Amino acid sequence: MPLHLYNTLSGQIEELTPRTGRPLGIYACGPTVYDYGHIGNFRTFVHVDILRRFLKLQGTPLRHVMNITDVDDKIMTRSAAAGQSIDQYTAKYKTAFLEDLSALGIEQPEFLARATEHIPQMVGLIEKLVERGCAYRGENGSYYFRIASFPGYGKLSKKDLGGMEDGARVDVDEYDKDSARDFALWKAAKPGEFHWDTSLGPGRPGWHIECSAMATEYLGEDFDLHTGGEDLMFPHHENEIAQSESASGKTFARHWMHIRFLLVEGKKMSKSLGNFYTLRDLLLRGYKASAIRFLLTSVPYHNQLNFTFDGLTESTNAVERLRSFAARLHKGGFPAGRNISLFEATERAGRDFIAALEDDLNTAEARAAIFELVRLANSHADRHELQTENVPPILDVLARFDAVFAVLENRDDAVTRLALDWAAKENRLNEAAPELVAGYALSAEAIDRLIEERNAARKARDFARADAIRKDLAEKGIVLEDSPGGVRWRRK
RNA sequence: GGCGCGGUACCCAAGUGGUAAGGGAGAGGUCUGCAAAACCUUUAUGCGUCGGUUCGAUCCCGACCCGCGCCUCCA
Repeated sequence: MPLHLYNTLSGQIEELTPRTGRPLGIYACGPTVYDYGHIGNFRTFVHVDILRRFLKLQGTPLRHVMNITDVDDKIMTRSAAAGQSIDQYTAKYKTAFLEDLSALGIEQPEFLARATEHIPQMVGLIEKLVERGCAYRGENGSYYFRIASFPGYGKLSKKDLGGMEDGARVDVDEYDKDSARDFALWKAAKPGEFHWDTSLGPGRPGWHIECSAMATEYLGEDFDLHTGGEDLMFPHHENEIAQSESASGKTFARHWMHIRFLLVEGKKMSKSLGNFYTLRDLLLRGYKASAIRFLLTSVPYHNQLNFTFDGLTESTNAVERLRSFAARLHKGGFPAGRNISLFEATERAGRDFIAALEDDLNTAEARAAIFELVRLANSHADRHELQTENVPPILDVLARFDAVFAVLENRDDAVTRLALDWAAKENRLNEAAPELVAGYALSAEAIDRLIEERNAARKARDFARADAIRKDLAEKGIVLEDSPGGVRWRRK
């Protein structure tokens, strides 16, 4: 069964399949690089990644494009204030964004499209709209899209145009629009302002036009799926549809997927509420990248997720449990043969996992299928009923799980170390948890030396000394685990 | 005001017209110099309230209460 996804446009769950003979075309609304990405941004990108990875697991060829908006009003204001060109200003955040994607195990799409590298395509599209009478030039030199020319306006967000005219606000800068609802395609430059010189006159693109132009550039005038946060539904995506369909006469994206916002401690994340966190904030507090990723997938994309620090701790433990299970399987030592009931349960778990994701990417149910298998296999192993031939199929299910969820491989220490390096470079180490800084200041060799010292103390039955060493390391976030095979350490 | 979503155990959370997945936490246990880790077992006669439909509702319908999101830059 192929993937079935809720389609905002139709209000129904529909099968998502590419047009015959072509890879599935996905346009994903990406970040505006004016600052570091926050966890709300990454909830969206992680779920698009889940979609992407699941499609790949199913063998669907993909052509996935994500835009990077590297010119907009906020960027202009901030770069000017910093005395930098917009390129200089955005370069840092573009890089940071890509690092953050990698930290969270988010795969890069086939194409990353930067707005500033597609100005000609945008100008071309605007000219086409002018020719078709859907756009006009205002007195100040800006170009606007005439909403009245597009009867389908509102079909995505289910808005009634008539009712919206009332009380619509008119931007003082945009007094020359024919209708208050018309939106800017091209913003004429004010004297001294950064601009491109084009056939439309000096200026910069409006926000919506970049997505229409770049989606068309990479995916054609009609394509399969367009994704984004729920807030983008209106006006951004509605405007994209109006522009694109007016220019091409074709249906723009057939399928629209909107990821719901996450809440933080029950409220919408905002700087004024003090519940605003970037990924880097969380890493510096000592939370692991894998736990953050896992928490972001704990609730299906179509439901609100309430992000809490308790939840982060829970996710840390849940990921640990999965990793311990995988390690137990790899360690082996099972009796020969095959346990039939466990074998069947394994197959069932694999099927349930896939079926859950096929059903509108129900990540919660998919995870439940895996945890059920973990519990069952562990209890079989405890009774010596997990046998050698049970191992490969279970590992296979885990591999499929991880092809989508990507949390089993432990890259957490490396990611945290990068975050600390970044903080040091940015002079922000004071924002990091002190024990984290202390712990990472210890080299692996130094830790090993302390462990040897403790082992010697234990052998001499000097448990006071041994416990003191463990306690000291624990205060630096380093946990020692004694086991028959020796002492292992890990960062908490 | 318009549009929409949700209220399920201590916390998070999935789900179904036929009697409640999963995770975390707590408790008990195995193990252990101590500890940690790991693993096992266990925890909702009930799914916001009140009506209705039904042989039967947490799931369908209606009303109400509560929380939240979008409608403006926002993922």
